[in-house]
Amino acid sequence: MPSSEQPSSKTPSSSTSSTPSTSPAAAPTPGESPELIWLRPERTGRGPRPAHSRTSIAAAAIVIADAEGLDAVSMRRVAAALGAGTMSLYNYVPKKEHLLDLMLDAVAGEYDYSGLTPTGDCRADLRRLAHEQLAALRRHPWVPTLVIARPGLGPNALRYTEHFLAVTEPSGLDGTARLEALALLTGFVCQFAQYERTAAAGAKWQADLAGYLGRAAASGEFPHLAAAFATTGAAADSPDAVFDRSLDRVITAALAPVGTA
Amino acid sequence: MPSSEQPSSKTPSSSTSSTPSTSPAAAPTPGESPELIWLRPERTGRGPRPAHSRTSIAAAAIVIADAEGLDAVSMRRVAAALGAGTMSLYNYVPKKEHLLDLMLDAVAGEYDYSGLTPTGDCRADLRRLAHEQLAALRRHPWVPTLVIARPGLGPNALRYTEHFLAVTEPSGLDGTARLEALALLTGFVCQFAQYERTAAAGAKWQADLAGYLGRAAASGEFPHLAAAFATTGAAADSPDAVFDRSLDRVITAALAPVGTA
DNA sequence: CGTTTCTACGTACGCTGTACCTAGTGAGGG
DNA sequence: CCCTCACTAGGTACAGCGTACGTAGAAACG
Repeated sequence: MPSSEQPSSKTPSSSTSSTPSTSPAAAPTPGESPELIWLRPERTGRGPRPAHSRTSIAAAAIVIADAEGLDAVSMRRVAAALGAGTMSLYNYVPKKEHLLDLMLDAVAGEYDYSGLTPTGDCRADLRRLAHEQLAALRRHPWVPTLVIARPGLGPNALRYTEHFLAVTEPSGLDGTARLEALALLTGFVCQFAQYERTAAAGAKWQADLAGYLGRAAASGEFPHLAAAFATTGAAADSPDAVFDRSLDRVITAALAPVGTA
Repeated sequence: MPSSEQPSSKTPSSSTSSTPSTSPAAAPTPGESPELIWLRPERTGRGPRPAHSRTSIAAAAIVIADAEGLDAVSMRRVAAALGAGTMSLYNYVPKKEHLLDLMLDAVAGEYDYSGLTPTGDCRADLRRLAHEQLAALRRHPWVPTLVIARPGLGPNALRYTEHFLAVTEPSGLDGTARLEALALLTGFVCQFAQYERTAAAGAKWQADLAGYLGRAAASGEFPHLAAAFATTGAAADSPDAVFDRSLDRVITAALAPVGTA
């Protein structure tokens, strides 16, 4: 909802793999039209062939979001990018929310699990997975905002979940604990990416904040905060160092056996 | 951005304390108009007395957001709720984003630290703080969506930070590590609240999702996921149990000494 | 060869944030 | 004292949003 977008780098590996045939959807619409777009069949087979696809629509929307931020993603903009009339989009996507779902799942489809499949070392696998995830979020800085609002779980997200469960199998935790671990870890990565994003957003904002915090610290009302800033101010670790440090902690927390605190 | 709002319980302890005098803002506008609303003085002293205040505006907006969701918070709605003209709001708030900032900080002002001040037991203090936070987020389900988009740091958020730093002082961690711990913990609580919210959102959605996951599991494409659901399906722990369980892990991770993984 | 069902898309409505402009008010300086 | 000028309140207007609805035409099925 807020603006303050930086252009961000173009998506280099925008493969957006979609597995068109094997996705677990495609039931013939049970009762009414389902709320989840993944339960709506993409094609029913009758009439003229559609000129576009969910995948291409999501890709177009992602290009816009990467370049100009989420606010720039409007039905009109996406339709125009596809060379289609605005209302034609509604033949593919019942509501804009569903377009956002498609975008999120397309990003989830960018992961390449081939480089990080088996090894028995749970921690190392998770570390690599988290780094892959962080890279994706850096490519698409609008994802954290969206993913916290909509749990999603499209076919590509399912594949991600499956991979996570496979990787954490040697941990000895049961399914529930491992799903909670997944939530913990992806939440952390999203949060970190978001932090990075706002940190890099604008020099003005940054300067204003620094001034504000400085004045707050100087007011004497916040002694601990002042102390913390006194020790921090000079250092300013590299983002990746901070990420790795916290990531290790989060992995530890996520993999801790249930009884342990 | 998405709809799917449940009414949620009305805010019972909507004190919205604001500390009107001692806030660390009120510098006479350095160069241009600052991006942070906390750096803009609320009153300059000249002209007629304003009919409203930032606090009352934020309170009105919060009532709307609690009752009808974030989407219902429009400048027109808030102004109408205050009995003011729409454009009059812009005398108090330069942009809508800043109204959202005010709302967030007002929620941060609901915490009552009197019941949870000193004890040397870091873990217990953090546990209580997290529970207080979760309660606030349950009262105001729109907060997580907002807080991930805007780091905020208004005067009440500063007070919260100060309290957190005070509570974690006996941990022996330095300021940086404790601020990272803060981010980790509040991120977790927000994420959990958000999860709870979408879980409670709609039976239809829930049913659709269950059906979808069931079909996914049955497809044989996701063996680990199927296994996880087989073990989980029956149990379904109480939300608070899940929260406490994960909370303990997160606290452990947050307080782990730096070198440790 | 209908008939039926889909696709494409223009128009229109109610809503949004907010730029700009007009009045009026009340404290401060002369 | 009054004048002045910074401030407040609020109306009007505009571009843009999501999307309901309706029309026109094309492709597949019986």
